[in-house]
Amino acid sequence: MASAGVPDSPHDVSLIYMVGRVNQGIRRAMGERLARWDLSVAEYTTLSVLHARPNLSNAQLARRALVAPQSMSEILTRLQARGLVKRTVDPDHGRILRATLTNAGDEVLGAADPAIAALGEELFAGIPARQRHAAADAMRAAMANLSGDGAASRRGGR
Amino acid sequence: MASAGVPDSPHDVSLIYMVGRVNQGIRRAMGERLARWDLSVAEYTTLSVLHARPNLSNAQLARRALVAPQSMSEILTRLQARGLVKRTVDPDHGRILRATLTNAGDEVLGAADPAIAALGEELFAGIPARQRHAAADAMRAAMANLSGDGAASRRGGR
DNA sequence: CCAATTTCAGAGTAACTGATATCG
DNA sequence: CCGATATCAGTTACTCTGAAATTG
Repeated sequence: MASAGVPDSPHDVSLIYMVGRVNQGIRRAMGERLARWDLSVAEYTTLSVLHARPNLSNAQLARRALVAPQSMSEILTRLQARGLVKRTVDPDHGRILRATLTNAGDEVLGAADPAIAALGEELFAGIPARQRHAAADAMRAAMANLSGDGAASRRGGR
Repeated sequence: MASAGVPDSPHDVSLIYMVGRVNQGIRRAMGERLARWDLSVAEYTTLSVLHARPNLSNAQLARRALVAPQSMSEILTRLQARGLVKRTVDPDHGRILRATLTNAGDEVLGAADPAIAALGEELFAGIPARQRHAAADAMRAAMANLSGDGAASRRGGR
């Protein structure tokens, strides 16, 4: 039994652990699929966010992703250097740089999206859309709680 | 307006993204609370797993956590050096080392557990049980699917 | 002067790939 | 010899802290 290939059966593990483990696995799986376009998970996520909400500043993106502004700055710098993102000075505030996808960025995102969507299908196969929605709501609420009291407040969030 | 405390309102972000973001926040919050015992998130999780399922090998723990065996080996080595984990040779297989918590490991885990449980309460406060359940189901499904075809198989199955 | 934004510089953590040795 | 386990060694990726410059 020691040498068997079957790992172990998860049973009563709490939600807070599972998020961590699943994230580890997702990171792996996404990384493999995104390698084809030389995108890291953080880069792909940033492109995706900018597609849905253009003209966000570096600081806004950082708060949204729950990371330090320095980390997001590096991601944006690289995306900009590759020509996937364009940054323009805010007309009302010369210090703020608003980021948007370039045409190239849109193309890359459009090419990678199906691969990631397929991964989502594989991962959550067998789970009805209604439950997925409920799960996403729970995650959203957890993020709101985290943004409020814990981490972001120290970095300038409130 | 860019300086307001409220970041942005997330709307249609998919479940696969939310896991990553929530994990980022959880990692932060857990790290802060575990610092008191000089435990990393991975270390605490490993202790917790060993409490529930003693006598697992390094390879089994790695598969369970969806990480490479090398990564888990480093975690175990450090936990063992600190006297929180004890490893004994498997009677049936001289190469396999079975890990268990020491008394000290049990104590540290028992001390840290309430802090993490409290975090879980904060995170999911105000979230209906139905949504929590849906989230737990989704995570369980994802974990099972990730263990099967994605990451682990390449590390031990090919 | 202060608050927010951006970014440079350096450091640290945590994960990985590759290679080696042991065991059944 | 092969498959599984464990681990040493080197590397890469990612995020952080600290400090500085700019803007309103």
